Amino acid sequence: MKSRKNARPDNVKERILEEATRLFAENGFEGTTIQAIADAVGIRKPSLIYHFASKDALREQVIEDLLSHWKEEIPRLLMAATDERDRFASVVMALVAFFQADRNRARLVVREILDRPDAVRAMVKMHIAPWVRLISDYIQLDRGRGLIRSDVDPQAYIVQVVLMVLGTMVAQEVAGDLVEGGEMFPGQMVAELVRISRDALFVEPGRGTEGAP
Amino acid sequence: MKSRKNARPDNVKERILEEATRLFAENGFEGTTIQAIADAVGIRKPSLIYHFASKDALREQVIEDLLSHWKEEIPRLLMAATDERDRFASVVMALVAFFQADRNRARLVVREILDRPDAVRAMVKMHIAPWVRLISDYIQLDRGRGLIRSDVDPQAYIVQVVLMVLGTMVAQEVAGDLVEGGEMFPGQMVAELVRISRDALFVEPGRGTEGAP
DNA sequence: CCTACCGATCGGTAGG
DNA sequence: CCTACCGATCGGTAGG
Repeated sequence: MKSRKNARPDNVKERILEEATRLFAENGFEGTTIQAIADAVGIRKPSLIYHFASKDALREQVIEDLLSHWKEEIPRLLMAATDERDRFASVVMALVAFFQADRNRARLVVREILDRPDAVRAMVKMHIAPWVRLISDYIQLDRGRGLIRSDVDPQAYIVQVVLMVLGTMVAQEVAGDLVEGGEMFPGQMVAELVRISRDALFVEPGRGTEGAP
Repeated sequence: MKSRKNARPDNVKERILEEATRLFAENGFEGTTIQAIADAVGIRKPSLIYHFASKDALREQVIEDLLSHWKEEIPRLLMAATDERDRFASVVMALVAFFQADRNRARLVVREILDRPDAVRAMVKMHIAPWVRLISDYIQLDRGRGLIRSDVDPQAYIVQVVLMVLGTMVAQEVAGDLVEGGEMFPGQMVAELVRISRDALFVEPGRGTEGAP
């Protein structure tokens, strides 16, 4: 048995990734020095460079980890299906939960969109676009059955819902004063986002359908 | 008459602000060096520091200019009123137009939210919150007249619409592959955002109102 | 995983 | 608005 100073001895690499994720999300990539990351982990700068050859390599790994988390989670949250109307709400809520589980995720995504649009574009095309098309197909199917408003643009609709989710997470601290409650802000914003998504998608119940002619 | 080298001689200060705005929006504050700004303007670093005492002072001025532009524009775009339903659409379109007029504006706002939430919070409280309350009051008035869905949370609703507008501007280059068209992306996203905002706000026409009992 | 160290660049100053 | 210059810090290397 070797004696050790730190509470968590082995997984230094993991801890570097954790702290880097947090600091990149909070201060941005350019706003974060590898020195600051090393300090947060409790090691020296060259030791960090031993684990990740460069600051850019570290960024790449942080993003890749986020993406692989996504790739696990998306199928899971899409399977949260019950009937058409509540499958919908549960998917939106699961999306919210995914980002709320670690508030840094949304910040990191938005920062990457701003800093490296081309890299994000490639990732989106490969890993996200197929899911958007899938959900879009489901929406179009339900539209054929008269459940969905006829003027919905399914793909643009999905993107707008995601933008509301990301925006709600990022703006959390900023928009608190806009909504009366103040402290109850996140819940209020999430509730309204679910309502907007629902009312903008579905035909009013008891209208149009209902085995008419 | 003095002879001059540059096309624009006098307004060096303005040109510094222009280039700083562009570079802060594109690369972030930490990702932009005053050297890069000076190069873009065509002057030396110490000359820039003569006009703006520090990099932080420059940032402050950039943000203040953006804000004062807002304070001029908001009343203008709120006055774009016709009847209740189209006043609404024209306000949303004017909001879109404001950000589309200079694509850097949206990026800059989102970056500030990420980098300095506290500073933005204070600005929002002072300069934006009153307008949100005003519009919210209008919505509540129209709700009393049965034009508006009864479960709308007016303030949260307004914030969500703004989040969609900002998100649409920022995600423009990234989400192009998500929507089939590709090139016609911005228009498609804006159209869907207007539709969502409208359908999520108003009661279906010919329902509930219509001078019934 | 560390000590010792490097060239380049950072924001900014002195002084004109 | 410029030349000349500064201390501090940047990401990263050498060598153990």
